[in-house]
Amino acid sequence: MDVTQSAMLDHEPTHQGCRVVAPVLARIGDKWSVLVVMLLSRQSCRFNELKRRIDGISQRMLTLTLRGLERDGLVLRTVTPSVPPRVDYALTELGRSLCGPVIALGQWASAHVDEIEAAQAAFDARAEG
Amino acid sequence: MDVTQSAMLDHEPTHQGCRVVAPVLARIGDKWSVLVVMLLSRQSCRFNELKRRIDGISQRMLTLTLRGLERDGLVLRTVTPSVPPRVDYALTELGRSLCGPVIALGQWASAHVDEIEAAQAAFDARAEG
DNA sequence: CTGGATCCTAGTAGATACTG
DNA sequence: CAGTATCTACTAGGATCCAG
Repeated sequence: MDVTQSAMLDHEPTHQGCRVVAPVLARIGDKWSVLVVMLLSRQSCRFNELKRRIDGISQRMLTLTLRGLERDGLVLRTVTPSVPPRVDYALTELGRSLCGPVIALGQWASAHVDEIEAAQAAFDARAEG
Repeated sequence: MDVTQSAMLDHEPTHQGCRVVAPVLARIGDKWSVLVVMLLSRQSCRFNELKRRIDGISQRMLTLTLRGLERDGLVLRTVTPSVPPRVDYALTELGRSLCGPVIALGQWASAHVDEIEAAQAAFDARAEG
């Protein structure tokens, strides 16, 4: 464990290092942001292209998600004033740098999804009885 | 990039690898779960001990957060039937394994919080004009 | 001490319809 | 095509009271 990591652990959770995680998780932890980021990590995309690829997202939520990511500097929005209008979304450098940690979390999720579902089933079974 | 990582990227986001991330992020991405997990990563804790340490959490939300984590097999709840009753919460092995990825994300957040805030300020400034 | 039960509020998601 | 506007329904979260 390097010094940065130990710095993350050596504190009360009310301290800065931990507090700063919450807003980040609030951003990428919502229902759609990760999907958008992972999609854009492969290639930039137009609005409706994203909408088609993200199954079940509403137009409104895609707009809000993209605005949030754009505001945080993770996504770049490029408008081409043509007819019909064309808007491309791409990850910024900052957005790409987020992919690493997110992928790590994805790997963890993939690796343990069975354990988690088993634990849920066991918990629910206990709750029944 | 190793093969596992490329496996995470080489798919449409509607596919399994990406879909499985969402529920995990929904769990740890809520307002309190990460704080609880990070706290318990250092030492097991009693209910009110957690409540005191996590500034601003309500009794209700701590209960719900712990139940959720317990259901997912991340936290172990141990009841000591004494008077007064004593309940200890500790991370399971699964819970501890989650700390690594979460810490990685925390490091990313710490490293880029300034960039993010600058991007937000810039975005909000543009929105004004 | 450890919560369960209840009530209340504000925010947020989703569907739908409309616009440049 | 790429959104905005609006309306409704749901849920998260806090406050409070109660119980083992």
